[in-house]
Amino acid sequence: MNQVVAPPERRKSAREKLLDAALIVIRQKGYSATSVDDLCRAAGVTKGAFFHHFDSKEALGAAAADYWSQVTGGLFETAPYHQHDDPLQRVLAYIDFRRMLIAGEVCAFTCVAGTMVQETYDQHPAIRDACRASIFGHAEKLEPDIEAALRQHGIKGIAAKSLALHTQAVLQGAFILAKADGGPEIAIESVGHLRRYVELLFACPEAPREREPDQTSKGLVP
Amino acid sequence: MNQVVAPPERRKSAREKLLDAALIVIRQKGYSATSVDDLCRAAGVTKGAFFHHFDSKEALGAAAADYWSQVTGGLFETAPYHQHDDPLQRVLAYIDFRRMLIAGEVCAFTCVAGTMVQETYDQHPAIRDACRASIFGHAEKLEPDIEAALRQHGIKGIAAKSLALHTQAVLQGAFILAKADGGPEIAIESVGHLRRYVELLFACPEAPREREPDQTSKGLVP
DNA sequence: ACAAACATACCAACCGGTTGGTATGCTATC
DNA sequence: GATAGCATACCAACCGGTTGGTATGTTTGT
Repeated sequence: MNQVVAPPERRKSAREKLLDAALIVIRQKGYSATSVDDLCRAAGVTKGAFFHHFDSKEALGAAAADYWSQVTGGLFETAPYHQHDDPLQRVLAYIDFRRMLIAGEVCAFTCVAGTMVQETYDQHPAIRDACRASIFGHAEKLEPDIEAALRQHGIKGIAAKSLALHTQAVLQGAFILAKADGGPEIAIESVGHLRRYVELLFACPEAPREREPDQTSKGLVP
Repeated sequence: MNQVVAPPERRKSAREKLLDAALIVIRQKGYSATSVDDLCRAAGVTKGAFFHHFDSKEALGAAAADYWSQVTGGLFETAPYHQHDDPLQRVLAYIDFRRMLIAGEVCAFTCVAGTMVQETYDQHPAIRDACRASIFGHAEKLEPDIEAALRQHGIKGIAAKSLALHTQAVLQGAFILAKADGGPEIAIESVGHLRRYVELLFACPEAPREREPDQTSKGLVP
């Protein structure tokens, strides 16, 4: 037995170091402004290693979005908001959990997928698809709880999927306001409005039906 | 009087052509991926003209955000939603107006300021500030109507500014989902949720006070 | 005549990507 | 169980093209 502690705690591969670095650097600088050299420097690997593991910068972008899904997926699976017995309480606790995560430096709580898809939706379909999968996939995990809450309260005319995606829209928009404002306060308030919306939706008696938008009749803007 | 029709309809200056081009190209490709040559090509001017009017690419970015404020400001000033007598109806009609504007190709209805600030908030303070002014300035124009509606309905515990910014968060987030999804449908639905929130907020009897977030007590995630 | 508004030509630095090469380990064969 | 054969992981140097930016004209309006 000359191999002492062979594989049990081997050091990270260049691929994993690059993906970890990508989540940090891309959140700070965006996808386009992040060069391959930036990533290699942050990961402590060479460019040769980069192109050994990824066919192109675009491929790394898509892989980073998948990796982001994986990392955040683990975080939310083990999060405490699942513990509630009542489905509505689980939904509200999810929103509170998201609100609690918004703190400190902006680049620490924003979403890699939302950041990347904004820049790449028209130029890099592979990245856009991976970002879509990350955001929409996360939303889908909320659907069962929302669905159960809607049924339990007898609320008609609202789709669970639609409300789940709306929570993600509010979060993504809150991140943009936080970036513009240079701090998390506004974003936290916006998530507070989202919570109040869900509370009101389930508290108010009259079922809020779908309706046509007001056009203010005359003088349509071109 | 030898000047016949001197200035009334003179052709656009290179500066204006560049700003018009910037609004289009930056919405498609993002700020970082848009090169100075891209902008010059789209505007039909040379690089010499570019650097005659702008000290740097960053300066154009900031100017483009200001120009965006100006263009959209004109659109919303003359929009028909101001015609309602009731302040709450004006707010709801604004939301309907925004929802109506979300149609067709994604790059045609998204927000230049939201797109740019996402990429530049940490690298180009001048652009971030201009984008902040654009988004927050637009939100401020809603405050009087929201303020009047809140007072008229006797609603306490909600700041007009906070609700105004929340509408912008929903819109910005809706744009991101539209980019990820490749179409406007999800975004339109999300703005529908925003409308329902405002309706419920003003329709429900009990005043929705501020409250502390649920922590689900045990097992805080690091 | 004079300045502002543009065009042409050009540059050094940087970009994503490729090259030829090495170190290391797994595995099949004898 | 030694070793040939091969795949994986990684590296330093390099490549052609593009980048933001500049230096130097030329045109245009007054």
